[in-house]
Amino acid sequence: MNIYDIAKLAGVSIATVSRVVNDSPLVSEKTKAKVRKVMEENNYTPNVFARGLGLGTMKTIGIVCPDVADAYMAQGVAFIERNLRESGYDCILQCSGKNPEDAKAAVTNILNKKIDALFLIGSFYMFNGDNDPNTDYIREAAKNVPVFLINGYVEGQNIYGALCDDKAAVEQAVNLLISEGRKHILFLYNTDSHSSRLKREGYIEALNAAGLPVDENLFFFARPGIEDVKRDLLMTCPKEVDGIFATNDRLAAGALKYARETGISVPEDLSIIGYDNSEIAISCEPELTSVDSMCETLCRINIDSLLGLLHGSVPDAKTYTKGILVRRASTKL
Amino acid sequence: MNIYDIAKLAGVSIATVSRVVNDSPLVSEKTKAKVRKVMEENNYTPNVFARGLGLGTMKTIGIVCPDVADAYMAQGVAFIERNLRESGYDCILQCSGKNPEDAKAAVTNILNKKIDALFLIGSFYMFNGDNDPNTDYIREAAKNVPVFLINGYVEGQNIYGALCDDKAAVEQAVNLLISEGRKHILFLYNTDSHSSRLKREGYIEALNAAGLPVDENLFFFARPGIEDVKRDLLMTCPKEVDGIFATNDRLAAGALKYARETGISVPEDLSIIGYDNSEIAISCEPELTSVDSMCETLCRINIDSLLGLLHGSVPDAKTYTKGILVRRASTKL
DNA sequence: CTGAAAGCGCTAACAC
DNA sequence: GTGTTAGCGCTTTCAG
Repeated sequence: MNIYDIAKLAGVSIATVSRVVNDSPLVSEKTKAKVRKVMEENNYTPNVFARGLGLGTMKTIGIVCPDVADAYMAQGVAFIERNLRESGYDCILQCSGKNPEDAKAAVTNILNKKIDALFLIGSFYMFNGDNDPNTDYIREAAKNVPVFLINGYVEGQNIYGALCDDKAAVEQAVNLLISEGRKHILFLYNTDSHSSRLKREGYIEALNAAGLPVDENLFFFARPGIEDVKRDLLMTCPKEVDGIFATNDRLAAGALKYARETGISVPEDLSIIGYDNSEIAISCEPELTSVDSMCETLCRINIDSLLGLLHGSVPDAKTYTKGILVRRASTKL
Repeated sequence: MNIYDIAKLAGVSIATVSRVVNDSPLVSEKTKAKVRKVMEENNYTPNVFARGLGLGTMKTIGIVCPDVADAYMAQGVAFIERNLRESGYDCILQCSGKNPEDAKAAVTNILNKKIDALFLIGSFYMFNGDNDPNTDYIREAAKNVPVFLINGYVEGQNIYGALCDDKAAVEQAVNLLISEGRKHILFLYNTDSHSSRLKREGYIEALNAAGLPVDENLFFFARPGIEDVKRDLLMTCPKEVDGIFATNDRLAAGALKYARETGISVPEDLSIIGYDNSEIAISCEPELTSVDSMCETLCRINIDSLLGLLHGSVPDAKTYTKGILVRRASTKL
């Protein structure tokens, strides 16, 4: 059932049918009604490919993220999907994994789908930062469609970022530990992403500001996975540690397991702070103090202005959030 | 830059360019090389809309799920996306929410995108079961494209389901509680989905088999959210309860919080079992015994046979998994 | 207000 | 092996 069939059945030309489909004001209400009736009776829907070919767009947006199975990213994907769908956009999702080459390939691939905008979820895509030449692929992509980085930013035309000031957020978190009197604070991490580096900077800054020494031995790289983290800490966690800042809740949960296994009580003898404010943080016992970044970031995204962009106007290139420290029982309240 | 431009630059016809793009054996290696060179120099990629219009497909599959932000579903989405992408399919994702009308609308909408197959994630889409007339929308959809239900099944041509035998899995779980000597086992739930009903059946079956009474007061409906569950239980949990089966880990985590708040020790005085075997289960203290269903279900999906379907052959209509009971410290080991 | 007709860029018969 | 050409189904001038 195509536009010709409808035209024939309704006794009008295809041009008129097309106009009705697009609700053009140039058609009399009478013919509109007539044509609509025929369309409904045959439950006709226009062919999206033909439409796409003519208009150059199918009203889809592309979302690329390292892995939707990760709660943090899923949250971002869900947010974008929900909001853009409300405005009639469909979403093509692509999980790229965490290899830079794969990231570039994913972007190239999804651009071929002639999407109307590209969303990259997570700081991973900015690699080593705003001006890392490796992020040229983003600038390249932005020549075709507006690119929105969720929790990321790179310099360039037609590129927009909404992100959490990870450095400041971590400073805040580590300051809390320091204010509790912690002297040997472990920095627990498991990736070398840009975001991870910012967190490290925040950690160092806070120590410096408090006049505490920055001890190389207090940077602890652990394998991912709660159980793994526990084991890694059991093996080599310096005994003097009395505070832990973890770059995500999973790591923090592992630290908690470690503490329990060794009989260290939290928060009395050891304070622990996580990051992401995920369900893990609330499941733990004691519950984890954690930094909420994604949720905060998403709240600040002005969807209207993004849509404005898709329709002509321009949003702020860079939206910053501070990240909120949610205090719970894993630190002294 | 379109096929005409490339043809002109390469000094061949558009048919030849098309053949090269599709790697037809009917072109000499020489011209292939020549054309490829021009394509690369101009980094030409064929227009997917035009292609779709001609072929009637753009090699995309549709995934509909209630909410990707839910870890359980995200796991399913990630699995489908990854595997189908390996075979060159792109994924259109749509989160439908948990309203039946919205579910139908989502399916209708995504079908308009002329996807090559539809995946529905979660038992929600089967409403009250295989033969619920409300699931006609699935049979309707299946007239256009093969429909795959992940953790669901409805009767019908061109419909394929992979699912966990929730009833058997819960029986197994409740049997464990009974074998520990628990006499007053709470059934903790928060939805009335089909899957939830199956779990309830499994619970009842296990009690019956053990000659234990089925007590109406032991069916406990809680609000979602760990904190909410705790509060709800604090208000009205029957005092004699010595075992809890929860239909998901979030609820189980809430039960654990409740136990801690009231000084009930787990698993000594109260055993708790969750469902989904999520990260929550491992974050809890003590860690939750839980049923792994999705992961098991996904493992059983024979992607090759699904792809076979997309290319002609036919997979099993229904693939059953048992669900694995992963025992941890929230029950006596 | 409505219709005729020219694309949009590609695939696949069909010729050569 | 390669080229010609007729669609695929829709949008959009341009006439009327």
